[in-house]
Amino acid sequence: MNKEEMIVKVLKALGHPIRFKIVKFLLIEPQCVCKLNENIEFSQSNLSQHIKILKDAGIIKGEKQGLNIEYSIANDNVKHIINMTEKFVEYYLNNIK
Amino acid sequence: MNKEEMIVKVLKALGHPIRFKIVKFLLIEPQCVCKLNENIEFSQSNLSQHIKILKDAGIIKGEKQGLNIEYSIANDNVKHIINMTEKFVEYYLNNIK
DNA sequence: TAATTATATAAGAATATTATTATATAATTA
DNA sequence: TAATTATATAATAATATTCTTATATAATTA
Repeated sequence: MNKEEMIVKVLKALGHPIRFKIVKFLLIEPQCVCKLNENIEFSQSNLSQHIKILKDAGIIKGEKQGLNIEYSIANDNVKHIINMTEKFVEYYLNNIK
Repeated sequence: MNKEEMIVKVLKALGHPIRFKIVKFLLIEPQCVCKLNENIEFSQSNLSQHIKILKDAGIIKGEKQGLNIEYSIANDNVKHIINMTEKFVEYYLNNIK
């Protein structure tokens, strides 16, 4: 997979409501799936599959801690991507009349 | 559609190889679909549909100029989103061994 | 005004993604 | 070691996206 394909993969991974929510929660603090499960209204299995997609895109990483796996954001650039997109949307909202 | 949904929509729109290519070309210079059609190996109809998705997400805008419609990037934040994602991927590539 | 050109749209087929259900695995605790 | 807990995976159904083909529209030119 070349660089452009990876970029597209990352954007695509972020472009889904559940996955975006997961990332937002992990930006606040690292947490285990069980905790995410309380916060996000979806089945454990479904959540797990979305986590896999985020992990494959390099967006999050997991560290086994006993029974749990603590997930966290892989690096700070993730936050910047989201901040920029937020900014874009804000600009957009301010410029439609 | 709330702000979070719009953010997801933007990321999703960018997370497709053809649409990403369109945006990359338009970042270089505004151009009409016919020009894009030369650059991107897809049917006119398919291209047109992807353009619609980008337009709906507020990423590009089109201005009719005679027979052509000249498309361009709606605002500079688009460039920043992509730059950040590029940076993210570069970081990722430098940190796998 | 007929023909041409650039682009959009509608309909449907092909394909991909997502969600669900059931089951598996791996670590922990009783 | 059996039971429990947290998470992953496989299979498949449900749904959404993408692409193709055909047709429509709108501006331009002959």
